[in-house]
This record gives sequence, C-alpha cells and structure tokens, in this order.
Amino acid sequence: MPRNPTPTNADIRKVALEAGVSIATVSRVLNNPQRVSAATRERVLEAAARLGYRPNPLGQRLRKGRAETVGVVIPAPQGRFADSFFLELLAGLGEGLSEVGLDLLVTTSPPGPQELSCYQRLVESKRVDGLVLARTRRLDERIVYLLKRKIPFVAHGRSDLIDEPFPYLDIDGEQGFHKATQHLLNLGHRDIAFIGAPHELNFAQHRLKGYQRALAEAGLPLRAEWVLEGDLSEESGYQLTQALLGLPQPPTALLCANDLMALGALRALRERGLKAGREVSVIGYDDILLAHYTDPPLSTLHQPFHAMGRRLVEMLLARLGGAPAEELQEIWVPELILRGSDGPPQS
Amino acid sequence: MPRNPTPTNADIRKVALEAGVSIATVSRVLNNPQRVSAATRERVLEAAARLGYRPNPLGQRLRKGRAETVGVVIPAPQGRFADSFFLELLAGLGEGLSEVGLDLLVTTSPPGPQELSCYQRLVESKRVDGLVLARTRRLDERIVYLLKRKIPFVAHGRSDLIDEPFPYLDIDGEQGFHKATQHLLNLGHRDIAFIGAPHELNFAQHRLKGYQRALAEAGLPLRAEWVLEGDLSEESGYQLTQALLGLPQPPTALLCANDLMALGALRALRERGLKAGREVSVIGYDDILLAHYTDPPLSTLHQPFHAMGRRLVEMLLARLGGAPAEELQEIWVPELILRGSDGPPQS
DNA sequence: TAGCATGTGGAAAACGTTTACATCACGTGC
DNA sequence: GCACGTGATGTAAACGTTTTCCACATGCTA
Repeated sequence: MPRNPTPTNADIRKVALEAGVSIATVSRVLNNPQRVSAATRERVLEAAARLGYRPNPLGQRLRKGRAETVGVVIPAPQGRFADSFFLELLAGLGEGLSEVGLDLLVTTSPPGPQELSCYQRLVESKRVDGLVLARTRRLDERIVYLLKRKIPFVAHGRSDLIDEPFPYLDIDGEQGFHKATQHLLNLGHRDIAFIGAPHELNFAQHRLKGYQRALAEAGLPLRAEWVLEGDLSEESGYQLTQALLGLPQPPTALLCANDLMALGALRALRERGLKAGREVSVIGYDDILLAHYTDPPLSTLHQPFHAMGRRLVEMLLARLGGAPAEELQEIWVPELILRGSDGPPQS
Repeated sequence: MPRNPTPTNADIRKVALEAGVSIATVSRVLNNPQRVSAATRERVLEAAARLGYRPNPLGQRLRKGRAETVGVVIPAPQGRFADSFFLELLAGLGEGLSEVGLDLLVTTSPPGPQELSCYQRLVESKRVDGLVLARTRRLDERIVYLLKRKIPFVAHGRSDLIDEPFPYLDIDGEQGFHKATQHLLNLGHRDIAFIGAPHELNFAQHRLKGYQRALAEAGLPLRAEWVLEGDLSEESGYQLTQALLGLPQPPTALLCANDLMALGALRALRERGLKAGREVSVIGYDDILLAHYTDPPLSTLHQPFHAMGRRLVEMLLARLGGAPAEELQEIWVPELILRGSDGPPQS
C-alpha cells in the first residue's frame, strides 16, 4: 500500500530498513538482480517503489569514478550565432544519450585559444567521461590534446593532418561536391564557381577536391578567380557572389560549401535581378531547414545531423566500452537534393 | 620546481602530504582562504600547483548535496527541428553558467506528456539544482510541477493562468505588437491581418491583444477572418498567407507571431507575384538571423535571446540564493526593427 | 597569574553509493 | 559424517570532498 506519492527523499538505507535487508542487498537488486534470491528481490523492489526510491547519481558517480556525462562544446562566436545545424546535432545526441542514461553537458566557447582551455577544464576536472567534437579542423588541436590525454571522444568530421586513428563520423564531402559538379556539367554548365569554407576546416579541402576532380574529369581548366573562400556566413556568401558576378566573365553556376552562404548567394542574385536556377545555378551544402523555403528552394547536399548525432552516441558508447578507434570510423554517402536553384544554363 | 606538466591524478590527500598539512587545511585553503595562515596557505597553493591538483567535482557534489548543474529541456518535435532561437538562448545560458562554474545539462524531449516526465527524471534524481524553462504555456504543467516540488527555476516567458509567483523574464509581446500595429496604421494600413501562435502558448495571447488593442484604439473593427492561428513553422505561415490572399478582400498588411511564419508569408507573397513591403507589408517577431537576409529584409520585433539567456542565469542564481520569486520578474520592452518588409499601402 | 578570546590546524564524520570480502546455511559427494 | 562447493546475505571499506568539532598555542585583560 503506497504511503506517499512522491517522497523522493529516501536513500538506500531507508529502503534497506523498509525491506529488512542490508544496503548491499538493495544495491545488488538494482545493479545485479540475479545475484539475489527472487523472494528478497521482490521485497526490496516493493520497498523501493513504496518509498519512491531513486539512486542518487551523485553517490553513484563518486563511487564509480565516472561522471556519466558526455560533453560537447558549441563554438559560439562572440555576439554572433552558432550555426543552426548544431541544434539538430544536439537533438540527436541528447536523444541517444538519454536513452542510455547519460547526461549531456553543453558548454559554449568562442573559437580560438580559449576553446582548448574549455576542453581542458572539462576533462581535467573529470566532469565528463567522453566528448563529442564537431566542425573539425585539418590539424585539430582539440583532437591532438584528447588523443594525448587518452580521453574517449568521437568527432563529427575527420582531421586529415592527424595520423593517429580516432573515431569519427563524416560525410564524404568530396563525393558530394563531385556529384554536384557533375550534375551541373550534365546540365550543360561549363563556367562553375566555388565558394569554399575556411581552409583550416577539414571539410573545406574535401569539398574543393570534389569540385576540382569533376572539372578535371570533364577536361575543364580550373580558373583561380572562380575559387573563393568564405567564412560560412550568409553575408560572406553574399559578398563573394557579388564579386563573382562582377567579373568580366561571370560563372553560370555556383557551388557553396554550406547553405548559409548559398542563401547569401541567392540574395546577391536577386539583388542583380538574376533568377537563381535560370540565369545562375546555385547548390549548397547541409540542407538546413531554410533550404526548403528559399526562392527558389535550394538544391543542396543533405546532411542528416539528427541521425548523425544518434550514431555518434553509439560510437562513443562503443569507444567507452573499449572498442579500438580504427573500427569506429565511418564515412557516409552524401545525398544530392535537387530543388529549384539549379537548372540548365541560359544559352 | 614543477615536476610534471599535467598529472591530473592528484587528490586532496596527495596535496596535503606534499604540503605537510592535513586534508582539512587543503580544503580550507581552497574554499575559505582567510581561515588559514598566510604561510601555510602559500605552501598549500604551491603544492597544489606543483601537482596540478583540481578538486574532483564528483566528491564536492556528493558532499555538498548539490549537482552544481542547471538543466534545460529543449522541446524537439520528433523528426522536425527545434526553433533556432533555442541555440541563441543556450549560448547565453552556457556563457553565464560557465562563468560561475555551473554545468549546463541539456536534454531533448518531444512536447507532450513525455516532456513532463523528462523534467521529473531530472529533478527527482537530483541531477540538477535548478532549471530553465522556455516557451511557456498559458497553464504550464511544468511550472505547476516545479512549484509544487519547490524546485528552483526561471522561465523565459510568463504563464498567465498560474497565480503563484515564479521567476520569469519575458518580453512585452502586447506592447510589441501594439507598436507594430500602430506603425502599420500610421503608414496608412487599415486592413491588417494577424497570424498568431498556438493559443496554448502564453505569448500568443499577448501578441494578439497588442494587435487588437491598437485596432480598437484606431476605431477599427476586428475582422475574424483576418485573425488566424499558425503553428510557428514556415510552412504554416505560408499556408495561412495563401488563405488570406485568397479572401475576397485580402489584407494589405500582415503580422506574424514569429519570424519563421513571416518567412512563409514572404514566400507566399512571392509566389503570387506580390512584392512584400509594397503590395503587402509583413512584420514578424523574434529577429532571427535569417530575418536580415530575406527579400526584402524582414521588419520584426527583436528578442535579444543571448542577453536574455545571460540574465536568466543571474536570476536563477539569485533564486538559488533564496531571493523571493516576486523580485525576480522582469518584462523587457520590445524593439521594433524596421527593415524592408513594411511600407505604405498601395492606393 | 588566572581567565579568556582568537587564530590555526588536525581528526573524524558525514554525503550515498558500489563492491571486495567474510559469513553462514545448506546440500552433496565421498 | 566430514569436508566442501554454492548460493544468499551482511559488513565494511572505499570514492573525494567539506565541515563540525576539538586541541593547542598565543596574546591580551583584569
């Protein structure tokens, strides 16, 4: 007969008393049920239910020496906003982690030297058992640090200049932009420009390479003035597209390393009275929510951030369970989503 | 002379040994420095630095009986994305919390009954010391629950149907849409429609009332067919705008309860060949990043989510320190940002 | 010189768990 | 009938802190 709907103040001792057993038995019932006889197990479970007992994670964590927590640092540029894809990734992570009873600890840090010290704080104070990294760089000091300290982590994205293996989940950006470029070539485009990401970002290289390789395979020259580097912001996409359109021979198609810059490109076209998908084709990367709703809707390469978040959790769990890094490296095939912002060139 | 750059494995006992004092003294040096003589203080600090000692938060938390953690649940509709404003709020929260050494625990939950049980899990297992709520509802069960359990929390937004006072930070949505409506009236509009938020959301009422009051003050009737309720998604704004434009007498101006719906409205206008800011004026709410970059740029009411996140942290800290709820209630004045999506009606 | 505040430090008891080890009863095989 | 595994439980020692007592020395007042 339940006495109190929500006491919440019961500790393991009270339960033991109520069930007439020792605290060790209570603990065993909860963690190792087959270690205890069915009769007492039943008795303990009843007592626990009666008192509304929940093991206090603070005690468990101290005893186990684990924080039961996974950390993620979102790089929030001072004043500016973090990229919205982070929220989708977070949702996937949070979902997966809560299913296995782990907590998700979120910190923000402006990119730069403070970022690393933020990671250090997290691991050196034993606040987290593992970490998830996103937006990896070619030579990512965070990864170097975590490898050196042997902290379990998984990365969303590779880090090509690091030799030691580590667990990652990436999308094949080279294949993605190779596909996209081929698609534009098939439509008849020959003058295709590329607005890339900051070169220190790991995916910047891959996406550029996909573009270059497709051009080379088609026997087309690479024109340096058509290969630009943006900072992933809408504004940057806008500016660089303006620049491209101001060239003596402007391109007829445009690849942007992320959707935000593609939105900027669309704005620049609009401002010049050019119709995207007709006068100039634009293809982005990420498939953010807004990509559905631009004018015209944006063609882009889909990144399933939510699913990737969930998969990253599985990988981190495996890593925490001792799986070798080499077996935790996945590269997913990108999907080209064609909406309205691409089309054959005007002749 | 430092012996090891990053040992990290030192506990308080080792430091005590190294400094030739008891662990109590080490603890005092760190928590209550003036309680110990300058000489030994110095000695302990040196020893701690030498060993790279950092107090283990797991031990601290157990002893203090506090999780030193603040929780926030982001309502992520299954499959769909959470609103991007959440990321900005999170960034503000994370920044403020890390400055005072508190952790931010993030969970996701689909809205609905599971949401409340998510909060229960968090507080009943003593995983967090306090909570931050966002997107409050008129009669918010989360708030009812937290008040009943006397859990410290702060809310982003009020909950009008709850009498008991609780700490909140809100923006005066009524004043905001009153301003916006007056602005449209001043421009000469008489036919102003309203696309609202789900009525269970607390701010839905306020924004509607601001619109109604401004119309009433101008002696204009409220036309029921111009007052619609959306679900805050882009798609919803699009659909409802389509509906409004299909009316025998379509409105010349449009208030949307959030920017996402306003983006949908812009898309609907575009599709009909109408120029926003000329044929039809549109004003949104939130001032999300993308509002800068639409065509035309969106006029909207600014919500400083980042700053609000930081302020919410201060308020929660005060609450945790025992400040009464009545003194922790703030309503900020909204700012109307005029970009290009509003203008005088075509005559 | 007794009495007492004050400043400084240590011993030890928490906080709530988990788990290694000890204990004990009960067959079971010889 | 005896040693002995086996299964079920209890005892107690951790985990790493903070904090409450005490103890002691010192210096001051009366």
